[in-house]
Amino acid sequence: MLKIYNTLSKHKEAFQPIDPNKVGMYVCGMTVYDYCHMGHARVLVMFDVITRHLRRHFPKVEYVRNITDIDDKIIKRAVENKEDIYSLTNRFIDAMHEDEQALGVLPPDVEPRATDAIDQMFYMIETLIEKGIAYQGSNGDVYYSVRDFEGYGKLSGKNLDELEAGARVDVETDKRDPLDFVLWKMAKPSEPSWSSPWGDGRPGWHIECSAMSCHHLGNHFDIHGGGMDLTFPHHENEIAQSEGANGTTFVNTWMHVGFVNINDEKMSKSLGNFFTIRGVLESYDGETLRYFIMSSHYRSPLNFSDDNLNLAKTSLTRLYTAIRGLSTSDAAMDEVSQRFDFESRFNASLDDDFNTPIALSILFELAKAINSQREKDIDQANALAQLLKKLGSYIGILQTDADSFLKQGVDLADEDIDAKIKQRDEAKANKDFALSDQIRDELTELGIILEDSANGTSWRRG
RNA sequence: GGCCGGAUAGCAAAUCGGUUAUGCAGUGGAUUGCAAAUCCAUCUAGACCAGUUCGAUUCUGGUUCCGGCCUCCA
Repeated sequence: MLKIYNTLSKHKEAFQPIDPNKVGMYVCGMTVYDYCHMGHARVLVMFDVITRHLRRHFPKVEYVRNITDIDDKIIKRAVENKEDIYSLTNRFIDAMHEDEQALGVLPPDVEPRATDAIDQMFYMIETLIEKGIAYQGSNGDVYYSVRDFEGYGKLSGKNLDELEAGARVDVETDKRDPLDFVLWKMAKPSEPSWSSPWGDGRPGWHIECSAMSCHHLGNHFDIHGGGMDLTFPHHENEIAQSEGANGTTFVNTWMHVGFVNINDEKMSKSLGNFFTIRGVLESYDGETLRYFIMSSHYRSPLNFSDDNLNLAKTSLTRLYTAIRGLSTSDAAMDEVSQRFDFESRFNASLDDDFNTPIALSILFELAKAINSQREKDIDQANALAQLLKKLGSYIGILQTDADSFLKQGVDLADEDIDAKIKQRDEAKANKDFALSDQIRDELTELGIILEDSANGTSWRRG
């Protein structure tokens, strides 16, 4: 039974989709004015793991992840770059897709853009005004009236009066209540705008996600996710908008992914302590990044450091080493999977609120079993290796050829390395161990590690 | 100030009211010409103080420290 922690109830709950045959999931995606950083990577990877697991449970999963391609930061950045907004956003959307691919993240089923959903936003804003929960200020901006939505604060555990006490005074706006938020914002002369019943302008951030999620998944759907920092105010406001307009429950399960930290502080644009995905990819491969992200539970903080990235790389090396050289024939795999409980325990760990650290620990137990069987029963070792690969596929790792993973990033050409190994073999045959050790040391210097076995010598990167 | 989280061995990271987490590193052994890889064994835990309990790292209360949200943020 799949259990998911729900931010709304603050408990793990048995997950039951509204329609037993179909799960609808919406995740807040990127605002595309810059390259994605490691925090984005965590959301991309974890919801990819979640989607892969949901797909094994339910016949159909509709995964929607939006793109915010219009907002203040985008406008500002376009002006700074003297670049057209669409050229800017398209550039960063392409970059995001490249990053996503490097991390082994499968594309969502639908990736709606805010600028394609303006009509749906009009409709929702209009409904809210009709219902008296939204109003137009004298400056033309349309606001949501938080006092007119009874459940405001139920997701984030905040209370309007307490928020009010600490609220900043926003002098420029025309809000009835300082906590009211903007649904439609009047455009300044040179800014991009859409004509609307309330004047030329652009949508507020929160309304986009309400409009896009309800449009694609209906007014009431199963899972809504995002980074933890979106809980308040973004997701709180989405609930207010969607439930206010539609008069029905918006989302059953709210999921929030924890932060990526640097020295125990949140990585963020505002703090300026962020690392872009593509920057990190210069030093570590995408699978290592993905492993690193999965090595802690999705709701815990994840500390970003070279030490931890190197640990991830070493861990993956161990798993690939176990698979290496074994055939991928799946003949006996099912039988082996029945006989051992690796697969059922692996699935159970993911069923328990997507506990990837436990799932990974089971892969290590499996690797140990493979290594132990290698000399004793090669057929069983093959079958177990196949099982390891299969379990890896469930979370998007171990799908590349073991040899290529273990040899990647070495400067010397394969032929040159093979020639050196041959030289060393000859020296060994002549019992010239001084020479053979010297050759091995030379290769070690170049980041190449030799491994002798009964079947000859193989190598991997250090 | 209000509202949330967290504190696990050298490092990373889970589970769990009583039994080996797991990985890296360390130590001893097997294997190897020597290594590497692998296997076997093994050392390091549960911030602090009370309480509940036959028994708590796990439950409850308090203390200390750290982090997050309350403004844009994944």
